[in-house]
Formats: sequence, C-alpha cells, structure tokens
Amino acid sequence: MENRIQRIKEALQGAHYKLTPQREVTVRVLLENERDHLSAEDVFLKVKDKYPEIGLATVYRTLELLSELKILDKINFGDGVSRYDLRKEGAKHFHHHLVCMECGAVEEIEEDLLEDVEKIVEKDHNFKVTDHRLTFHGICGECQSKKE
Amino acid sequence: MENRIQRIKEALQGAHYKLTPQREVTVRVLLENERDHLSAEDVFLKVKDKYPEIGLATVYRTLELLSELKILDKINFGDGVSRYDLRKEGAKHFHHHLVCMECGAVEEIEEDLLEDVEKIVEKDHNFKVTDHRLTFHGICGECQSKKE
DNA sequence: GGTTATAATGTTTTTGATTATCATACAAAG
DNA sequence: CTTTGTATGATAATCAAAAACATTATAACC
Repeated sequence: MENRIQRIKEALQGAHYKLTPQREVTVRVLLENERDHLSAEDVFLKVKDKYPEIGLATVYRTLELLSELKILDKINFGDGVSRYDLRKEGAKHFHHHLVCMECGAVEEIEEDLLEDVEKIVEKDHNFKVTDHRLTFHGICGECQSKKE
Repeated sequence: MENRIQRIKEALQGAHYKLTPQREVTVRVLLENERDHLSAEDVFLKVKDKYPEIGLATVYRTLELLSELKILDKINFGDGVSRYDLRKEGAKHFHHHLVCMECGAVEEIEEDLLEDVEKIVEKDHNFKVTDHRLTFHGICGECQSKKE
C-alpha cells in the first residue's frame, strides 16, 4: 500500500504535480476499493469520510489528473456515469471486463488476450495501437444457475 | 435501402411496435449516415430537416427503442455524448472501432476477431458471452505520416 | 360511422453529472 | 517578507438525457 502510494507520488512529481493531502486521500480510497468500479460521486463520499472539508471539484480534478497520467482508467458501462479503475502496476494495457446483463455485476479479467489481434489490426489497417478496451456482455455464472 | 427499412419495420412489428413516420425518418437518417457515429443531437438535427415538427424526445425514444431491438448500438467514446451505430444486418456482434488519439477519427473494422477469445473467456470464467465491445486506441495512418 | 382504449408524439420542465469560474489558501523561490 | 504560481472549495453554469404531461394519432370494437 505505502509503496504504491510512493510510486504514484513519484509519477505525479515526474509530471510536476504534488501529492497534496486531498490527492493522497483520494488515492487511498481508490486503492482500498480497487476491486470496485467507483463513480466520481462514490469516490467523493468515501473521501469525505476521511477528509470532510474536501470539495467535489477537487475529487473530479484529481480523478482527471490521475487518468491523464494513466494511473487510472476512466470507463463507461453505459449508465450515465464515468467510473474509475486503477491500472495494475506495470500493466501496459487496460484490463478487460465481463458485464452481466442480468444482475449488472462486473468482473475483471487480467489476461492479455489481444496480443495477436493487435498485430492483425496494425498490419491490416495501418493503425499504431497504443491501448485497447474490451468488454464482454453476457450472463455470469451465478445468474446462469439461477435461471435453471 | 427500402428493403432494409422493410426489415426494420418487421423487427418493430415483431415486438408490437409500429414504424411511424417519425420513426421511419429517423431510420432513414441513420441509414444515410451509416458510416458516421451520430449523437442523438446530430440525429435530431438531420431528422428535423426532413420532418420539422418532430420533437427531440421522440428521437431519443426512437434511438432507445432501436437499441433495445439490437438494430442500433449505443456507444460512448468518452466525450460526453452517446453515439449510435447501425448494426450490420445479420451481424451477431457489434463491430469494432479504431479511435485515433491524435485527430479523433473513428474507423470501423468488421472482422470477427474474437471468436477464440470468447471461447477462452467462457471456459475460464464460466461466463456466457452474448456480445462484446472492442475499441482500439492509437494513431491512424494519416497522423503517423504527418508526424515524420 | 362513432366510441373507447392504447400507443406515440411534442412541449416543457427537471434531473443529474460534469465543467467552469473565482476568490482564497498554500507553497516555493528569491 | 514578498512575489509568483499552483491547488483548493464553494458555487454557478452547462448540457445531455429523462421525466411529466397534455395532445394527437391509431387500432379495435361495437
């Protein structure tokens, strides 16, 4: 935990930003809820518990900043809100999501499934791929068994 | 063109909806701009040229309806608006997009690249895949040559 | 045809997420 | 200490999308 914060601090400083107390609290909330996909509002409420003086705009600004630095990924599952997802350390790529159409559960998968597909795209379409986003829609195991 | 509209009409009727004049004009606009990724506002303005009495809410409702029927796909490229994309006739899956991070251009690719990947996901995660969405971020051919 | 029920429409208002603004607080550098 | 730039918090503005609601078209029945 502490060393991840340390590295995020270094990433910020490398881009001439500071790890202010507000930003640190926000990062801690993101780390503590790494498995969830929090909206800005969710993050704001959790941060406010630890640091009640913080303003909503600051949380938005911090999330935006961390996204620019590729520490966070901003994702959108089609409900009206943006959600934020910590990128795994050292991960070149965004991880993938399985979204259940029955219950809305979101599972993350880590495997790098698209190495070959990227090569095809680069070759066939003369497009230099820097990242990708892949989401599967379907029915999760739990909902499959419920339906029987 | 006319037979595609005919089939969309049948799809609507199969779900007990009618192809009203407003809906037909909206569908025509979508067909005529198949290669673009229009926002609801874009669609509204184009429809209004042909049918000035139409209301914005009707366009929203029609887009929503066509999405539910899987005639349209609602997509989000991270700017604040939803965009709508006609699904190819007979296509089981959403097509993929290449988004250029330099100029914002969006290219569509049709190939079904994920057959194998889907099998892996179904097997490893006990998740019944019904659809997927895949977007590549990168730099398009044109911007690559400009940079040299 | 007339009548009723239902579906679809258009106008307007409201909501709700995100962004912009701006005065204030803070920190670094001289 | 003063200056200069950055970050913050409160608030207002924006803007896409949804909701509300009254009106109009359509269909079904007699």
